[in-house]
Amino acid sequence: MQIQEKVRVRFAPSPTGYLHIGGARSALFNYLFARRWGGSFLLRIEDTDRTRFVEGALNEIYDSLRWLGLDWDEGPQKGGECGPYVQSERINIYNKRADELLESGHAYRCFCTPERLAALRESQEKSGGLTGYDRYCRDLSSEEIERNLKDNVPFVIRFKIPLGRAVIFEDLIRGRIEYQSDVLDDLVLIKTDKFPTYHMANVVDDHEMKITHVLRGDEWITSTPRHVLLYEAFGWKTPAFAHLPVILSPDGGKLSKRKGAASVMDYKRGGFLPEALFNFLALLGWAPGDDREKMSREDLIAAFSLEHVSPKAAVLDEKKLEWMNGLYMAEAPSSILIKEVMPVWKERGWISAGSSETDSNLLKIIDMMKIRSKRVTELAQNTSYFFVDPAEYEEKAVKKNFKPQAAERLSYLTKELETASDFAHQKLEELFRNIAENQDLKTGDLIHPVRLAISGVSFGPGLFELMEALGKEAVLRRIKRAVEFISSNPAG
RNA sequence: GCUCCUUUCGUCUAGUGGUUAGGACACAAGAUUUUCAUUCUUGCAGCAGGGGUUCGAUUCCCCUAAGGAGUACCA
Repeated sequence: MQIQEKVRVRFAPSPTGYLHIGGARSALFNYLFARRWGGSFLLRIEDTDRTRFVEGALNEIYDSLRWLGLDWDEGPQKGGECGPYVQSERINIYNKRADELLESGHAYRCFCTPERLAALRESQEKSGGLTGYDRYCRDLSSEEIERNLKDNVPFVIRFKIPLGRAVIFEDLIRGRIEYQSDVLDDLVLIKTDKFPTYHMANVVDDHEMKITHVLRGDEWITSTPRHVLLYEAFGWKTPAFAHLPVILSPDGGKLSKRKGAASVMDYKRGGFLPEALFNFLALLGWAPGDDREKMSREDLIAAFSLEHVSPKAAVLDEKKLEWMNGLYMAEAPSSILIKEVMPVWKERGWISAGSSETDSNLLKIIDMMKIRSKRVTELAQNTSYFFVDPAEYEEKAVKKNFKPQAAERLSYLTKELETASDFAHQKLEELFRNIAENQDLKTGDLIHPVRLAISGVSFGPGLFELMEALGKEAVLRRIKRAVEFISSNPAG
């Protein structure tokens, strides 16, 4: 696809809660598309339902987008030529536009009470046919309208759907979609409280903000024919539409807090890196068309195209996310990772509150452990033995590595280490290899018991690096303790 | 109920009117590594079903099934 015009896209969340991962993916695709074509990515807040406003939601949305690196070119906190970008500050615009529709005969006032509407729906559901407004007020006489107005009967403004027509639009992902206008009901444009509905505000804003491509979740697909008709009634050009598939949880249902994680911040708290989530999300429902998977932001922007967006809902595979996060962890600068890890260390009392993020010993720990961690949280937790002596020894490893002769070897080793003046890992390795040779042992016969003695577990970073990081004093103390342990548990 | 959307390994996906249907995650086995992780090799596993069209359909069309969305003075 070649795009001539100046691309303008938007992400338009409602401040009704946290930023859901599905919303983040929509934002991401908008961002990628805008950057790919050198266009603009706008953020617009759709807060026209005053009853659903959630305190703090807005900030969480901003924080989530920024954390993922989805910076908007125009929008709240940023400004732009088409502002304000918060719909509750644009009420007059929508009312003015609704009046235009009233005048041109494309809309009408509806005085039906909520009670009548409820009863109507109930009977429709019972008869099992079409649901929706029965267009009762569509052809009220001007006398009736005047009388209601004079009596201050509350009203909404409804769109007069043109009947008996096919509404056709081209979805960039799904192709041609056709609806019969008769199945569309006369939707409300302006509510009794003069606030616009989503449909009204959305169409007016997308036009006023010169949006060229509407990329949104596919729950909007059935609203699109109504929007197309609205653009038509206004005499406006419709933007291009692309409806993005939803993201599902492994059980096939919606992603929710209960099933683990649903919001962007859940993933941040879960120990995922923003670059990894960015990369992973881009590949959920889209593929570059070749075999690449780990792609930088620049790669993704350069390769992004709507043609390769899948129309199919995608299950979020957390295992694969973890794998990808592991790749990003391994190459992340330790100076960045330490900022996430330090608070956990401090909280556990492993380091003092005054410890510095530039402490080279602490950075070395991160260096050693980041390549074997899939999440930041895992990295923070799996480092306990760098700070505190092991409280117990891994049972299986004890059976294997703490046999009686191991005690002798460890004791002997202790003597050698006590005289060691240099605890650099190269020297330690040299020492171990020499001892093994002299004693006619395999180096592993020394390495495995020592590892268990000083870390309590049978896996971890290279033993000599580990010893160097711990320092002579701690190593000797832990080995001596292990010797005592073996002696008092002779069965091993 | 009605309207619309969707369907390639368990999962994310590539792909074509004629391919041994490719890759990745996961899983399994092996190699490397002092352990773990990494890395490498190999294996396992898929075109929802039924009709057409065609010399030939996973690919095009229709039907069915399954899943999803919408059906508000919510977005």
